[in-house]
Amino acid sequence: MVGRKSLSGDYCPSARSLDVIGDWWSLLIVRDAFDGMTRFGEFQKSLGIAKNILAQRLRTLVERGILAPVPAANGGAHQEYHLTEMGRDLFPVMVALRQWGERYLFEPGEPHSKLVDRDTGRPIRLDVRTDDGSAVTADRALILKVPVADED
Amino acid sequence: MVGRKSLSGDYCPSARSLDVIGDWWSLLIVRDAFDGMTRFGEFQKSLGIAKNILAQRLRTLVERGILAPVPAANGGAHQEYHLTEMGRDLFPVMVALRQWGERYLFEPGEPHSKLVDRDTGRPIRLDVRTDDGSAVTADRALILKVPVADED
DNA sequence: ATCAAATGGTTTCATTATAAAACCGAATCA
DNA sequence: TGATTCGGTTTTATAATGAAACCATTTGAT
Repeated sequence: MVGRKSLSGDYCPSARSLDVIGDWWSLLIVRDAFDGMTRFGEFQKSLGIAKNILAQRLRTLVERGILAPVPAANGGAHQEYHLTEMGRDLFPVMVALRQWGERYLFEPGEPHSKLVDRDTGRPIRLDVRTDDGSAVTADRALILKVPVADED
Repeated sequence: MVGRKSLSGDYCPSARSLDVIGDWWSLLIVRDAFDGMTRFGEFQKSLGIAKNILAQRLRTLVERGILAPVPAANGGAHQEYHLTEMGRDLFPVMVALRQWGERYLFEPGEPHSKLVDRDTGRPIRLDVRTDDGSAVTADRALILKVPVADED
């Protein structure tokens, strides 16, 4: 959408992800959706986004399978926007962004919203690990590029 | 930068994060930095970004403490851009984006780059958990809003 | 039933950001 | 010493965004 250069052909999954949700508004809309918002007006009020832009973003989020338009909730005639499974699976992305923001973008002692387990109340975090469970930092990671056939 | 409305006052850490790195190019530059790139020309070639835009983005990433300009590497007079600790701590965000992209943005069997532990070769993943180690899905999460003092 | 207001957009237009290209000084390279 | 690359900046064209006006359909109140 905003991207001039489409990264959809890139072999780096991060790049493809950013191609789909890397624009300014999409992840904010998704965040609000995780927060329970479903309606046009809710998003619009929450984000202060222009209505035409919101309409466009909702459209592309639906096109891309992250949101689904569901006919009604309470019998009303309006439409709602719900996260699909694909959309819900952005949860770790949101948590990662949250965790980074908590650490670097708040003054010590400055209040911020917190993410907890609904049942136990325990704080929710995320960690990068290998499949045997050991924690991994960035410097221990290595990206294996996909072997290039014969193009330059 | 791109954001008309600054989310820097928002009490949601995700929103503040997106305010800082939520624009189209910043995370792609960070991805390349994780990939070992340090020089203007490397980023420019890799991303196909216009040079003026790249210069601007590098400037704001430095301003915001995500990249640091380091004088030289091999004695040369040129400048390099290195991830700061703050920048390296975006690693989980990159992994989360990668993981989501792998699942939803590639055809079955389509090749993509892989992230592995440099030493053991084991694949790197990330999971959302509570502090007692139990995995958490989005539907089990609850956002505790910061108590509002008296403003509307 | 009726009128007013809210909802969920679309359209139009002004403003802003982006991209492309030209340009430029300093450093490398031959 | 001359040509080329590097790391940008400036200028200009184009594309995206934001604000406001507008509109059809619902919803709510009388």
